[in-house]
Amino acid sequence: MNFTKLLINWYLKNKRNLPWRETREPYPIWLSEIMLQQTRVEQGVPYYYRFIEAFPTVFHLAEASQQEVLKLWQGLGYYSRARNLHETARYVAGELDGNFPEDYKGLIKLKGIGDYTASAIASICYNEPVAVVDGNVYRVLARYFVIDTPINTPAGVKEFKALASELLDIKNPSVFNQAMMEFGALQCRPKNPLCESCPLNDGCLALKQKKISELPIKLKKGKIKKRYFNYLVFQTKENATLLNQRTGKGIWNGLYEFPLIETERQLTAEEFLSREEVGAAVGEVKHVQLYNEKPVVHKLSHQHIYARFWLVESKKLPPKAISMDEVEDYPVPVLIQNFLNEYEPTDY
DNA sequence: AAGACGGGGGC
DNA sequence: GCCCCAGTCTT
Repeated sequence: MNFTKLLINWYLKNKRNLPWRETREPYPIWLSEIMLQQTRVEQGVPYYYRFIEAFPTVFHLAEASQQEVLKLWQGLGYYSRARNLHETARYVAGELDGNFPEDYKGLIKLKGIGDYTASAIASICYNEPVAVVDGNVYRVLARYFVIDTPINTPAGVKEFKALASELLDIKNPSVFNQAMMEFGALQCRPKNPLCESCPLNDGCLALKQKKISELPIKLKKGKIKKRYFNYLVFQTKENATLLNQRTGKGIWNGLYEFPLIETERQLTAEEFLSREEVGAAVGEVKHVQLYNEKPVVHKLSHQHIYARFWLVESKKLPPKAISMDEVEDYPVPVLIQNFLNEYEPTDY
């Protein structure tokens, strides 16, 4: 048997039961594919259930506010996905009568849908013969054929897409694509792949050449930055506080957080409190207290954030102040949510 | 072509 | 501590 035959046989016997595998409707498939971008299936599943329940159709999602969508997305990361999801839902509902484009060419024009997602939706929902190339596919192909072209270069992207397209079972692109990904996730895993029990081990060149652990090749990205965040947790005797929405291009765009003062290094309490910008920010206060002497280290893929929270007992807050109890309605970064989970407002 | 963009989990 | 995950968008 050839590669494709063996792969599909393996898939039909070993595939997981995943909620979005029970349908070929574009809305749930699209939703699941956006959620699974750079995200493990196990991490995405609970979010998928929550979204489908809150927004059963693309119209429900379109009618929601951005805050509702971001709140439901909270913790899943890469929040531009949620903003694009929402924008595309509004476009499909408003301009396309709720009908998604029915081919790769139309799908890839939508916000948040790139080559992978357009191929996935087109093949799964409409049986269009377009090959998906995700992290799993890179790994399976790089190993089976011993391809050492770095996968995160334009040349690599092109080469692997071409190879996947050649192998694609054009009679059954939906099953083939999902089989490639499932095989990469469960059998041809990044670490400790199950080569002994692998149905493709006969033809696997990397196994033959003992190069499994070296493939695929991926060029390293730049180093991580360190950042120092100081959050001002205002508190009045009426239990009001202040929250700001992040804007611009940086991390957590659209999410809310306490008023933030970022410094270029870790300051002592005296240094921090003597800064002009801090004085201007806290205004007329009774008391400022450092909540955590040891900064919380919040590690992201590309930066480490050292966060300290300053409790600011304030007499008066601007009109936009909200009740501490309302904070949970706002989408916040995990760093803030962790703080909220353990913080108990204290009496002075 | 290179960075930015989250958070969780494996080893 | 490093790598990876059903990638996309911006510069």
